[in-house]
Amino acid sequence: MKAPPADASLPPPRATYRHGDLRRALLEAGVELARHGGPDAVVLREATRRAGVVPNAAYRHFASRGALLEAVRAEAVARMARAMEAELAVDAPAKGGGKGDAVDAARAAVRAVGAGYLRFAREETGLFRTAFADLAPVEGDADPAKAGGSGLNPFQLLGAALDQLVQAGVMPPERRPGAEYLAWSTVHGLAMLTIAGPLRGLAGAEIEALGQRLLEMVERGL
Amino acid sequence: MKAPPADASLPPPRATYRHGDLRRALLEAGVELARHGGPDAVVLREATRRAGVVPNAAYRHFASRGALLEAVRAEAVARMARAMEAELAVDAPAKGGGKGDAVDAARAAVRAVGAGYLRFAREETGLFRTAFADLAPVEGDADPAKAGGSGLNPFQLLGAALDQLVQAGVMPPERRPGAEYLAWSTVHGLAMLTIAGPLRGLAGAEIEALGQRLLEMVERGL
DNA sequence: TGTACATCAGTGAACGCGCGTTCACTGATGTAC
DNA sequence: TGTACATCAGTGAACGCGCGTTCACTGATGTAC
Repeated sequence: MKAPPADASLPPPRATYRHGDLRRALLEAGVELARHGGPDAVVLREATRRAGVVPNAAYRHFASRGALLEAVRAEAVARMARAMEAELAVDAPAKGGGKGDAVDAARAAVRAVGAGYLRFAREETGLFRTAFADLAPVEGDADPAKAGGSGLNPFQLLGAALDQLVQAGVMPPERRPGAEYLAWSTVHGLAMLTIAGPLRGLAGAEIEALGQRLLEMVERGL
Repeated sequence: MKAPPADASLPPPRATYRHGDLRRALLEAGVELARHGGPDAVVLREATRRAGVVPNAAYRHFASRGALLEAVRAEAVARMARAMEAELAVDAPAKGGGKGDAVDAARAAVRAVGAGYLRFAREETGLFRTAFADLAPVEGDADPAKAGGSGLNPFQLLGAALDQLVQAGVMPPERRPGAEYLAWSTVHGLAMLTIAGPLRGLAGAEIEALGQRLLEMVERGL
């Protein structure tokens, strides 16, 4: 006769004793928490609540709250990579062609990578912040920067775009080493300032425009 | 006969009933907490403990924990401004002179501002993070970006340096609007990535070099 | 095909913790006369 | 110069909260015979 409190936002009570896919459910709940509140919002008890399970059940699947957060972080990085790949697919489709094509394509790729990054930061602020949560290392954190669909993480996607720039002859090879750090810094900074800094109030269009100018500056500066 | 627990790290018991300068003591304790643990480490009870006072005594001076954090944040911004001013004083001393001097001085000022920012982020990571803590607005937060000794906040210091660049004829005036956003983004990004991102492991010298390249890129790109 | 049993996912209850905050108080200070 | 009194900074005790985590358990599953 005992029923859980009538909270419509909670999942319907399970019919089965076993959950079936609790690990995944906890991870998804954690991601949802991170989306709306950043890394600090990834609260183990809340994740179990959303999964319709008793708090300590989480320990069958994660060694600690930190392990859950780390899993969420990896997922956030993967989603960021996917957002960048999506931007690449639209703005810089891989098409064979002549020399000019290669140059244009390389430029487009660099821009797309940056634009995807900025878009993800703007649209998925909580996950973006979570991706950069500096957490105490957890046992067995094998892949510190999980990959997207292509198998490349965000940093590697940027590196690949810069490689294209060199191969297309746009960027002198001697300037290539370390270039991803400069490019990343630039875009990351704009992302942070629009999220938490003095640019918070700006409209999407203004940020878009600022992003374009920034990417131009990077191209010229590199 | 009752004595506080013998914890050497705590202040000696007061001889007077009144503290004398509790507000300042709490603020300083808060700053110290922020220095070592960032904004989340600014815990009201811990601040009162360090001030040698009972927890609720804090409410004579701050309306809430949030108000204390806001005060700490303002202090962090002020210290950042001071760090930048110090860098300016060393690297870009104001000296009257000819045209060439003005150009050199303007360039040096921009670099000094950026370098000071990076140095503060590296040496005072906790305060740097606190300065950018996005907190819910607190009652009566008049000055969102407190100034350093010169009366200018970090953003204004950067703006002033860019103005010099225009006045010296290095930067075309039509490029000036919005330039601080681009410059700031760039430097802020490097700072963040060296603190919490993939560049965390780099040695001070490498970061220094990267910072130099970055500032060159900005100069060229602007 | 049927039964005994090992496995282990999820339960129920409880823990200690530190936090922010509220209440009624007490003691020292400084001002008005 | 001396005394009454208002002010208010700091005390003492307590609150409810939600958290992460541990323990001994129970119920369903699937495998071995």
